[in-house]
Amino acid sequence: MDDDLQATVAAFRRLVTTLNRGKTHERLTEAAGVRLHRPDVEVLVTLLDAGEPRRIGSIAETLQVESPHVTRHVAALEQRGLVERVRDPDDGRAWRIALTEEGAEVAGRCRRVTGAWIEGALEGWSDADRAELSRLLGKLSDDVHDHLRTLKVVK
Amino acid sequence: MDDDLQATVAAFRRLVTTLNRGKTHERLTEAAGVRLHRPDVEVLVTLLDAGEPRRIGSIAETLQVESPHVTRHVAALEQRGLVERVRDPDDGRAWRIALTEEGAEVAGRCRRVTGAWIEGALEGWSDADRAELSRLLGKLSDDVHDHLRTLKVVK
DNA sequence: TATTGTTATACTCTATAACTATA
DNA sequence: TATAGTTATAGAGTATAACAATA
Repeated sequence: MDDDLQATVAAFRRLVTTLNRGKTHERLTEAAGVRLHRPDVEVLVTLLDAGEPRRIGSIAETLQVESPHVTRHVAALEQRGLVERVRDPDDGRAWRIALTEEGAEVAGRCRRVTGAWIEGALEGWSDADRAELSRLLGKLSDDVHDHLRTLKVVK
Repeated sequence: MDDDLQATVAAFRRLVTTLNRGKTHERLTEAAGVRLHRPDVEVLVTLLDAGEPRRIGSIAETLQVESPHVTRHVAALEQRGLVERVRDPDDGRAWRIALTEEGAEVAGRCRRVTGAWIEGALEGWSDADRAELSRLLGKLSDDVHDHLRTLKVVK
């Protein structure tokens, strides 16, 4: 393993560690003036990014979790009036989960706070470096996602 | 928020999501021929990266968790003979946690498997892109870490 | 009195299994 | 019989509080 790779892995591990701690989430949601659990926010932002109502199963796939997990958080969000569920007109077994007006507003705030925060972290970066980061992270994200399939799980 | 930034955040979210799922851990540890919980592996690799025995508190700081969490996993690793604890000669309240020979071997295997896997994901990348990724991720990791302090938690 | 670490406890995140209803 | 989702349950990850021992 060469040095670049070793450095890449180490940097990555540190980033993922930082971004996954409960405290980071707590700080960001507080800045957004929101009091929601992390998976709740993930569901909201997923719906906002999608730009249209999504099925439970489709949300689960995006978040790479099992569907009962999504069911639970959608129920919580529904109770708080941030999403609403409609029977899928094409398939009576399925639901479409839609952001309410308030839900869209909250989701937007969460997304903006995260963006602003990362923007802050990138203060002082040249335009060229920002563009490169965007390009390389996009590529990495795709390649990691594809490459994941090569790791088989034996039950 | 400009498009590059938006794309960066989205790519990042996807990466972190993927890399944090239990299944990814399960696959990597299986490839390493190890049966350990994620935090156990994190502790082992932290010790290996450090290259010398570390205190409980110092490990917790690196992993950005509270110390009881580290206490628990060090206890498990000790029981399996992968680490050993020695009273800190300079401070009778503290311990030094050291990898045993077997622990170092296991930690090395975990680190190698992760590296090899990421290397696989980067197959087809040019040397220039790899070097850029390494440079930008290193910079990002530092800047994110620094910038974290700007988000204050109000209790 | 402050600090290092442990014990006890509880909350959050996520998965699996068993189930219901529709296709 | 297969698929979308739910309910129930359990396990993994982490934090907080109360404590002991040493500085």
